[in-house]
Amino acid sequence: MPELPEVEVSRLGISPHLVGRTLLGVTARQRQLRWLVPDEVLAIANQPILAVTRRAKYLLIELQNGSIIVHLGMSGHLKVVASDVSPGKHDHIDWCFDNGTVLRLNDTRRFGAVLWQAKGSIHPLLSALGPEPLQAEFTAEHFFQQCQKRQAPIKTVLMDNHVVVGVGNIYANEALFKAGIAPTRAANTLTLAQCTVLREVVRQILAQAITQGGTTLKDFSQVDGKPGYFKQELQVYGRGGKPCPVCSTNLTEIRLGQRSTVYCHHCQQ
DNA sequence: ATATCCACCTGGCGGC
DNA sequence: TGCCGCCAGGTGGATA
Repeated sequence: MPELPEVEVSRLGISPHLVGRTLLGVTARQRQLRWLVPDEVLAIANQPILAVTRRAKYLLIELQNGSIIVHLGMSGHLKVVASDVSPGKHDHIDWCFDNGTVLRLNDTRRFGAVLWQAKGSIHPLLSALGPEPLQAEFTAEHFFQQCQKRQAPIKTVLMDNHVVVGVGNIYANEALFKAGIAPTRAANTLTLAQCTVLREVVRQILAQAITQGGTTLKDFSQVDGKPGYFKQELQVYGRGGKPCPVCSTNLTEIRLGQRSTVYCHHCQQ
């Protein structure tokens, strides 16, 4: 499902509807997501929304005494609807606001999560995350040092949240193609120059995907229901066996860490 | 610590 | 049309 761009697009979409509003209460039709939605979230009543922020692929709806953590998993998405709109299949959680609108979480596969982080504490899931790819803290030097320690394939390392957060399967494939680096390369064989290029490409692709509303494959949509438009920019993801857009060699598709991996064995070394 | 594999869950698709 | 196996944007946890 959503990678960092799709989560950021969701954040940008819901934030104007939430910030400054008062959250009246929460309804859970299905409490069992990846984890059980905790009592603290269900007990929220009459709390102003201070901000909607993001860390990695986690959305944080900030209240005075803590934050609601929302993760979209593979198939989750958020929409804002009028409170008289009846919930559909897989519409699991509603947050009801004082202006008659509802923030509604739909998650077919229920790999997503809704959790609670008390003010002043950091949820364990957020405590060991690596740097944000679009922030300055994600430096080429840090990335290179992490790669030096690892002999796993570079694609696996790029998708490791301890190294850098937010890079999922689509954008890992795309970034490695644009950087001209084979996904199978042991991470510790990359030069500093290659890590520098890869870092820059990751940042460009994620930023571009955000401006285009993310990538819609099947169930992702923006909060207004429109699809993301980055799909048309994809060079290799989902194109195994088809010609490389640069050299026309048929793209190779393999599995790395149980994830579909597509690359051009001619352009990527 | 690192690397690998499995698990969670639903639905869509291709093949027979 | 039906059934079956495989695939899907994530990631924590068990294992060696």
